[in-house]
Amino acid sequence: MVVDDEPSIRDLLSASLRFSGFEVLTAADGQEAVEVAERASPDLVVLDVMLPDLDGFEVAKRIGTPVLFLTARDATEDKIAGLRVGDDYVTKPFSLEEVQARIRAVLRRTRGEGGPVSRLKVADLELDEDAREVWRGGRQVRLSPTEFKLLHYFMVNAGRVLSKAQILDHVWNYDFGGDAGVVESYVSYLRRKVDDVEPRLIHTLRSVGYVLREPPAG
Amino acid sequence: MVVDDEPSIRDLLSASLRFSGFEVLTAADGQEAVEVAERASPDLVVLDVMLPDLDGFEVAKRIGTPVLFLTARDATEDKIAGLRVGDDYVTKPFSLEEVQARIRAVLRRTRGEGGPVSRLKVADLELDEDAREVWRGGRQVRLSPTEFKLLHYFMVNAGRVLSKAQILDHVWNYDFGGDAGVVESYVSYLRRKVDDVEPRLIHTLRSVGYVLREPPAG
DNA sequence: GTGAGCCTTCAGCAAACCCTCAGGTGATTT
DNA sequence: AAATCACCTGAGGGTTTGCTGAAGGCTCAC
Repeated sequence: MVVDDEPSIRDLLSASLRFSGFEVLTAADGQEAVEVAERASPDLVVLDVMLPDLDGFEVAKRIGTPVLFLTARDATEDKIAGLRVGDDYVTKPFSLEEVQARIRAVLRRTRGEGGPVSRLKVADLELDEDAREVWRGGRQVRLSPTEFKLLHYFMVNAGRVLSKAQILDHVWNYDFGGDAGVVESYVSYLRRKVDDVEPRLIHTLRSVGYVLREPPAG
Repeated sequence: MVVDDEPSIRDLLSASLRFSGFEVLTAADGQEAVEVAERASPDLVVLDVMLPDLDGFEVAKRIGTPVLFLTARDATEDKIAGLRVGDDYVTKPFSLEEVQARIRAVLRRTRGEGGPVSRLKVADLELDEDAREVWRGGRQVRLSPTEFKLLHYFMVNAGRVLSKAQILDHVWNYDFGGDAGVVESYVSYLRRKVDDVEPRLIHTLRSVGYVLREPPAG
């Protein structure tokens, strides 16, 4: 369930999550959130801390499900420190990659360990979501936060062609105003750090986008 | 549904789409688009971003269907960053091939995966629309964007004779000013890259056009 | 405050690509 | 047989696109 009073944020999140295969309910304020949660008992609630009626933490107390809080970047740290075990938070403005990563992490912790694995693998390239660690051919590689998110997005969509606009939409914050040149820079960084050996995994499709995939035998 | 204030664009698109078997409604501005969409609930809307009354993104928000945006090549890199998941865009001036390819891609993503396959096959020549990969007899071939569009047009119309004018109209941008000589050049490129082995698939019909087809066994 | 790492922009360079053109080839007409 | 026509293809130039090093500004830890 997605709870936010801004329709644009609500739509952005629910569309993105539905596209990834989640069933999504929405609510626009705390009152509605509590009602919907009682009727439908969702697995997880994405919850804006700032709501017009009730405080987000108040809503969390009344519904018994795990929560991913959305909070302004400058919000007071002490409140966040009061998170219940199992909950988590991301700051606005966020990137879709980040929200989805946190959601999966919360669900993994909540439902026993039998959940989806947190380790992605393409050829001899491996990425551990929980540990935030990356290996290429046995060698560990250090990545910056953005590099990590980008590589994660590539690996989740391995074999699929991704346009620069698509990458921008998912990996960068939704309010990012710049142009797609950043994506080129970061692909360049990633190539240097994790794709400097054969077989090359990140391929450029001129005027179309990029793909991460193992080159076919042909 | 096709929404554009320029009648020439509207007619070009709707005629092309009807010919391909789609049912097409049109609207000339945002107001009309919203009304028609509510009454008829189309599967997809091809929507110009620049409309006389409402902004294209505003229209998209009010109608619940997937959207393929039409946008000018220069402006808007940042605005496009606000695309909803599942939507897509093409820049003006476009080619009909490109618009149709994007439409099919959006529809494929939107209605479950059970949609039409994205893999075309003629003899031992194969083309994957999603992965943008082309194979001839097990051997992968790299094509430039225009080469790819041309081959795709040939394969969709396999067995049908295509005149150079027809090819120009579908594969090249609608504002292309040059003559049909380009088509000859690109057919030549294609032959070298994907038709350099028996059986030959691309055949010239002197003063008529070209066909892609497997020669009859006799 | 200072420094390190990080994010973003920019510009110069390199490669790929698109289109034109002209000479050549083979078929068709005169 | 000669002339004509349609087409093929190699070469070349102008343009677009992408890569990468460098620089500036920002944040955060110390």
